[in-house]
Amino acid sequence: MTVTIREVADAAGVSTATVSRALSGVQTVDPELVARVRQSAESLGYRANRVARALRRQSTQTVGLVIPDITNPFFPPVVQAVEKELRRGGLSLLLCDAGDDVAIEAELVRNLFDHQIDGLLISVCDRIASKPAVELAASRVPVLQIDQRAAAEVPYVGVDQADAIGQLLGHLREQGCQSFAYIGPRQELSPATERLDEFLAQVAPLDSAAADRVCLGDSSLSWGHQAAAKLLDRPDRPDAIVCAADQIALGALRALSEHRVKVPGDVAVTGFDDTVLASACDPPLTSIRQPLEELGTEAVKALSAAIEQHLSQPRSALLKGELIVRASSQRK
Amino acid sequence: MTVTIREVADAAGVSTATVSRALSGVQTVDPELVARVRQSAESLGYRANRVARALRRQSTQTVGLVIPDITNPFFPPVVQAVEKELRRGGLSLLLCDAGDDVAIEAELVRNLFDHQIDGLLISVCDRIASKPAVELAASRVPVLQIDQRAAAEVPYVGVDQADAIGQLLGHLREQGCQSFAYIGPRQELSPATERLDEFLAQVAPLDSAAADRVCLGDSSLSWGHQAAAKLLDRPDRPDAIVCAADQIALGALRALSEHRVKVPGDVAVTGFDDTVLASACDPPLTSIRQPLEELGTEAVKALSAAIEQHLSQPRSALLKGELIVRASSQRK
DNA sequence: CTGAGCTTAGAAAACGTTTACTTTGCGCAG
DNA sequence: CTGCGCAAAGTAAACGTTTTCTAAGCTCAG
Repeated sequence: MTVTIREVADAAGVSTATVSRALSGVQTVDPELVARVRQSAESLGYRANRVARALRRQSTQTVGLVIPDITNPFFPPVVQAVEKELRRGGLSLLLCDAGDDVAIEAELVRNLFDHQIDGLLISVCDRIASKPAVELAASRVPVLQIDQRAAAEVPYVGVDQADAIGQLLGHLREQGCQSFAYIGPRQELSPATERLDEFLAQVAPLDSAAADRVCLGDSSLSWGHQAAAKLLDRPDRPDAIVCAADQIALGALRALSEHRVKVPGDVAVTGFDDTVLASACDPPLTSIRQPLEELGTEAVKALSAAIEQHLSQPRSALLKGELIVRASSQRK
Repeated sequence: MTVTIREVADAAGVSTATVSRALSGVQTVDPELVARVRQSAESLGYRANRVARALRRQSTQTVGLVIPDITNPFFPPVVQAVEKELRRGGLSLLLCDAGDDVAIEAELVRNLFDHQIDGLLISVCDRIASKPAVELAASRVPVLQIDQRAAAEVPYVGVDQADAIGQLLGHLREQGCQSFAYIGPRQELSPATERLDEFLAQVAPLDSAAADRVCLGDSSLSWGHQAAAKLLDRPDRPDAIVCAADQIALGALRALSEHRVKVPGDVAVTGFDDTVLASACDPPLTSIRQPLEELGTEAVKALSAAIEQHLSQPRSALLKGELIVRASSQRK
């Protein structure tokens, strides 16, 4: 049914070795033969069987991508960029969704090894529990953690949370805000904990009471609503609320509106991630746009460099988010 | 480095053939030997090389999924369900994003064949131009089109648009609406054209003037805004606006609010797809929830049945959407 | 003129499995 | 007791490439 290198060789009147060499151009072959081989391959519609090639070369030109949950809007742009950049380098993508389950994640990694992947990109489910899987993987092929990491010694591509928090606080201060609150998830994922840690570290010099106005729950709209309502009841009501996700901020906006608190007049609100919600809601939300495509692209570049150069460790990278200022924080 | 079947055979003191048979259980092997082989495999941490297996078996246990754009929120739930259901059957997923480009799409399909995929799921970029690629694919392996189709004779899994439009119109009529408008994309993708065709067919008996109130542009918020504004200027202002996407409906809501038209009091508005926007906007939007997970699951079931039974054509399926009634259309 | 060295292409091995084929040994019927 | 048939395990071929090894032919220096 499908045409093999043998048939091309017969058609061109040469050996299979010559066909392989002529097509790959790895060794000098008589130009006249190359032309004949090309011609035969073309007219027969020959396409090399990548499975056979992979078995012989011991390299599948395939990388695995494991993510916790593709319906999390963070991931699609990353996945898209990863796939595109891989294709540019002739690599293919085996995508796995762990469903936020560490056991499944570990099984997926094993399964990817059965497929003899050349490298692995992973955004882990759990900062702690995912560590063994990541370390095991890193002992076999180049591995790069994306956004959420579990193993400190395994390379990592992510967003500079310190810088992002810095941009937010700087902007809010410029707008005249003086007392700050933070609403975020309790969940112990690495970027979220970094965000909180950085908020605490950077807000301290601006507002010594801010640490008391930290509300930890989850990343839902309803938690944002609930936490904001609680903040409004306090005697030391803040004039800026930094939310760790747009969903949270949306909930906060709703609570504020119910309490007849003006945004941004009385309280400035900021989100995080710059999802479609940020521009769709009322007032539109100041947020941090994370460079998701760049994250994917950079991850692939680093990983494929490592694969090509037979390095066991790809290079790490930290990218900067971008502050998108909208009405919810503009008091001037 | 990695342990092969040879080493397991040596450890168990049998031939590689026996190891293969013992582990796969395809032929009767002395139970005592099976135990010994299992034991050796276990203790060496043997995992079969899927590349070698694929070459020999002429089956990779891998299927390709080609979609136009994964950042379209329609797809992540489908992809997730596909991947999960594939895994249940021991299959793996090669994901490709065509970036809405037919040429890339065709190249992706060819590339997937180089990978010797056992089957293909595809949601095409273009109703017309994608046809050759789909047909070529279908001549090689079982192919199933998802949601957007290009080749009528190739099996298809999608959502019953006639039923969805029927549900919407039925609901609006119950709410007392009498004059209908439609805002949708001009873009010629199959579900969109079906939606429009069904709207026209089903609205005719209810409102003979509705065909004049069809506005075709794209799927953006701004088009929804623009089209709704135009509808309001007309003497025969409708009391129900059916939008082919939530984004469009959101734009329409905004235009209506600017014109001080009450929703749903003066005009009922409905969206489509039940994205996060539908529940987040004000008023919350009545919409059609498409069974995205089910779409992915059903597609995989049909495809893997075809693969297992060596049928060239998987079965087609048409699933029903669900009307989600929210404030934007509730007049009673 | 010979042979060392190089280039080119074919022959064959190798990648790690599965499976067709062969062999061995055993049970049982004639 | 012989031999037929069957089950179970081993041997080797096969999957489609790439690459090592080998051989042949040519160049050119001594």
